[in-house]
Amino acid sequence: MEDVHRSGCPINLTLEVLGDRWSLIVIRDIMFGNRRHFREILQNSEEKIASNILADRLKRLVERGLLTREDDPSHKQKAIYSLTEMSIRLIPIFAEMGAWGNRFLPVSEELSIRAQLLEEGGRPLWEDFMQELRVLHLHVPRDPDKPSVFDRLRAAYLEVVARKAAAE
Amino acid sequence: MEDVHRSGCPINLTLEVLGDRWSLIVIRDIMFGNRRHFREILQNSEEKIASNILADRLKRLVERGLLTREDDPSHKQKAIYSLTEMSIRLIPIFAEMGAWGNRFLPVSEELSIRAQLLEEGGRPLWEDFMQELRVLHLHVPRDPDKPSVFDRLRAAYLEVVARKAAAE
DNA sequence: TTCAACCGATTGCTAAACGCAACCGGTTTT
DNA sequence: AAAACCGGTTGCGTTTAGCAATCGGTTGAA
Repeated sequence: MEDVHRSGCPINLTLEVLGDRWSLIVIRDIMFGNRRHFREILQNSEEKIASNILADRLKRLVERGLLTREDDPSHKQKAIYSLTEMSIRLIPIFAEMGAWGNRFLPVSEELSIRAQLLEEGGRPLWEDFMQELRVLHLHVPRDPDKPSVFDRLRAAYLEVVARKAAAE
Repeated sequence: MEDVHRSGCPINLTLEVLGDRWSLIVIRDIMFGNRRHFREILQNSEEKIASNILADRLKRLVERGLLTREDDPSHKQKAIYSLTEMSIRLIPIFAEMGAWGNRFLPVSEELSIRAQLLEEGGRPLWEDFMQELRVLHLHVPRDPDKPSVFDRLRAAYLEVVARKAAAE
């Protein structure tokens, strides 16, 4: 834990927490991929994160309040990682970063569809998604009338993958 | 220049460009501090960036299309760094990162006022500011009827500084 | 009961990036 | 002629990234 900061600027402080090449990747996979276990994050990693890096980031993110770690009651060795309110509120940053990357960088079609939906849905969709993440990660009761944003994003992704597979 | 990417995910690609502790700091100072010369960025740096790091980041950001570098006609040794459309469109990301840092991290009052204004102004203010940055950096003609967002942010900052100084 | 698969990491190692301080040759100002 | 300023560069020690192999304990199936 570092107690000294380079400056009190919000941008700088945010970079001191998230300014590296892996922290947001880990949170993204927990958030959008609903991966909750170490091995689950490790093996499904699109970017092939190394296990020591993953272990280090999970530890740091827990220390800094962006994740929590609990024992899985169904398996003595399993740990469950969950988002916190702090990390759930990264959704607008993810949405804007996704939109920016989508516009300016060589994204692949199947991985850009989620960013596109998040951008088009705008803040109302982000709020729905954040509320849904609170249900999944913070033990908040679910509103049964709300359709699942998580499922919508996932369905859109699978649709693109299936279409591309069919086209080959 | 790296031609191989870890994945085609927009978040990942954005992190490959901006995922370090200095790139966004440099852009922030050019953008919000209107610093256009090497020494100007270096000496006014709130976070005390080292000259070799600054040189490296400026070079990388120019290579990747986030900045341009021109000779200053008034001084044979001076270089002018300018934002591009690509970096101007980082404004929403800065705004969301600032808002998030403001909410969750130990920001200082005088450095947080800009983030607060950007958050409260929302997308219409961001659009105004982006248009203003195009005038300053991309040689786009100025609309004389628009009040300057840049000046508004700066005035708000100076007001807080002055109030804090008077209170001591 | 045995055994393979799985669990969250850890270790040992090399390479790359960070960060500090001193310095460079040229230009402009005084 | 001297001092200040210009955009960097160099040397060097420290920290972080990244890869591959491995660990001891747990679990589920045969």
